[in-house]
Amino acid sequence: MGTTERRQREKDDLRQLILDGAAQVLAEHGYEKLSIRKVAEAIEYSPGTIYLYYRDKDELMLALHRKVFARKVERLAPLMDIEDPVERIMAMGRVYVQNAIEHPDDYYLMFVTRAPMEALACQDEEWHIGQTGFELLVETIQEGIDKGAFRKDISLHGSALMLWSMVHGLSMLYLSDRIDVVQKLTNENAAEQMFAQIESILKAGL
Amino acid sequence: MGTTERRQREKDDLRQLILDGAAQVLAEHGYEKLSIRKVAEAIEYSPGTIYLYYRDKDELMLALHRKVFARKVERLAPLMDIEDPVERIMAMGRVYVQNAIEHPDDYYLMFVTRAPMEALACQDEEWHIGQTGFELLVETIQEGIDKGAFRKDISLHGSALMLWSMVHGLSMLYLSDRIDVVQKLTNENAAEQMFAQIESILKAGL
DNA sequence: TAAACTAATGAACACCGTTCAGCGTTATCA
DNA sequence: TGATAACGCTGAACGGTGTTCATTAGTTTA
Repeated sequence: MGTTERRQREKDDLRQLILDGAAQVLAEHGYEKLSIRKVAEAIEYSPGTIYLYYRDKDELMLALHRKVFARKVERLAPLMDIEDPVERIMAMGRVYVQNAIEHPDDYYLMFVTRAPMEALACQDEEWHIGQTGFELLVETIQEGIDKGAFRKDISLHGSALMLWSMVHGLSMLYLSDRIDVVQKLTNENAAEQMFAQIESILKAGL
Repeated sequence: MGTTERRQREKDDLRQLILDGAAQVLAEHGYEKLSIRKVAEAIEYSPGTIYLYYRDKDELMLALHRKVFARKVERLAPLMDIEDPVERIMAMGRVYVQNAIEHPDDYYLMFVTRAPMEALACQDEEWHIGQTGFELLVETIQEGIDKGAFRKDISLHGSALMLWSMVHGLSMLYLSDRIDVVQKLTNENAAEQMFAQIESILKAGL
């Protein structure tokens, strides 16, 4: 009697369909206009149905958060093949900011909105993929120390946090239009000069 | 015949009253729950009235943005008295992040939400106080160069943007709860170590 | 076939920003 | 002084949001 199994499969399917619908709405309308009702309309179900598969919008946003994150990580994995730690860090930073600017809605979901983090806290889980990502940065710095590129006495996590803060901060200044005040003060590309400055700091041993 | 003058005064008064009401709602309910209707209720007027004094919510947010910004600048002005450029930069950074963590709603309005920037663009004005704030950082770096603390060949705006990005990024990681992944990986205070790292970079001449 | 269970609905609730016809009040002018 | 024009404000209405729940339609079980 495979009825219960089929039932479960159908339930999983619809849960997935809702998630796909959410991804579609995110891509078409952006994060700010992503609503339960739009998702329901996209998959031709009633808004109430979504609540039979996700406790609330936050939980759906958490699922979407994981989906988008997995997609991005996949695309950025090749960066770890870069041999030189300094070069790898620079490439990571450039790709990070570029992605934020080119896909602001994805970035907003991944690194800005509190919804997924609150859903995570609700079912007291950890943001594993986030930890993994940060650890890639930590490991690269460790590699730099081992290879003699960075000083031995630097704080691993302090340095990694500094680098993450830099690129995250720059990305946020773009997304919130605050970067304009900098751009209006100089004819040169301040962001490019910032990266050059970072590179020189890294090459000096951090 | 002072009727028109009195009319104008009353108009200014109500415009100010609405702004004060918005500030009150921001302080009591936070940025996310700040609504036109709540502001109207706070000052005991109809929601429609607000639209006779502000074109839309964005314009009110711009006015509130200016009000909050002015208040903060006032409080942080004394930092410019610090003689040593490196010390001054460190103090600016620490105060910046501390303010973000202690007053997240103010910070959100000042540096995250697009509403004030969009209202600004609407009446094509500039974010003057933002420019002034950034220039304080630029001037401090210039002072560091003049005093021999920093190398002469660094990019002024690139360096200033890097420093702003660092503290803004760190602040945002706190506000969005993303900092947790870092805190769970180390027993030490990563943010404090990040500041220590920044200080050592500054002292090395940037 | 009847009863039990399940899945989906969509109306309802309390919010949101925004608009606008209508209504008192106030000022102006004959 | 009385009629008229201008002004200031209202609150209902529109379309949107997240969320809940009684009801309905369909399926499975006994």
